[in-house]
Amino acid sequence: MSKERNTLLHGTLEALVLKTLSYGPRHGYAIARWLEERTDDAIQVEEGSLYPALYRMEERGLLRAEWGRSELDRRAKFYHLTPRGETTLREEVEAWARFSAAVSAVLLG
Amino acid sequence: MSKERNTLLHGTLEALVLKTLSYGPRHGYAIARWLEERTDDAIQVEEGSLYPALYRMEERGLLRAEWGRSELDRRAKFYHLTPRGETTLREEVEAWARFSAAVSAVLLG
DNA sequence: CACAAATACCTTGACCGTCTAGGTATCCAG
DNA sequence: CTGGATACCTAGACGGTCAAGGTATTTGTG
Repeated sequence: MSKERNTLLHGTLEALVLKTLSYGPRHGYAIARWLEERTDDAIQVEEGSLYPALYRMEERGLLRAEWGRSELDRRAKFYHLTPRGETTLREEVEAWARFSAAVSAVLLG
Repeated sequence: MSKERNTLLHGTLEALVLKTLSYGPRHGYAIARWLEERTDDAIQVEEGSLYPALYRMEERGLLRAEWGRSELDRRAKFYHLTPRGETTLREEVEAWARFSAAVSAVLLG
């Protein structure tokens, strides 16, 4: 039961959210659940990290939000990518690819 | 010439330093140069990040330091791994492997 | 000789993203 | 009626990285 500080997440959460939304609009809670499920809980998305991240991205024009109704018919805020968000996603995927390849080359080499 | 904020480095610098030292003792400046060369500058190691990181790790008992002479015969502080440092290296490599696989699965999937 | 650049170390404070730990409200199951 | 899941929000702490300064020595250049 190690502490497993999640300092690694730093900087990647934004790209992960953008990628999640590239499949279509989703509300915040669903984004978190989807990422956790998709990664078998290797990535844990804390709400205290997620919501502020969503606001930052909306403010930067990467996302737009609309209130709606969830699958369970609860009020929920749906986010979707803007064109700028799509561009940023591409850039960040590229940056991740470079960076992770470099780190892996060192650590796993 | 994008700004390329290095927020991704967060949390990996420690593992990168540990790995570098697993090949044998090195002084701080040499660790930075080695990592940059090894990764074709994909990873840039700022001294303002490196030296504090070295102190933190020494304090946690992952490294031990000794003053000596560099290849160019200048005074330099050589760091080497402690047994605890070796253990931590293994754990952090494992954590990186898990995490990066999860992120890559999402971003590159 | 003067000066820049490289080597090698160190430090301060700002910055900023994540986390902890709270909170609200609704709905369903037991 | 109680607990847990859904769904949102926030304040403040935390902590690692970075920018920008600094010292001292050596080597190379004009």
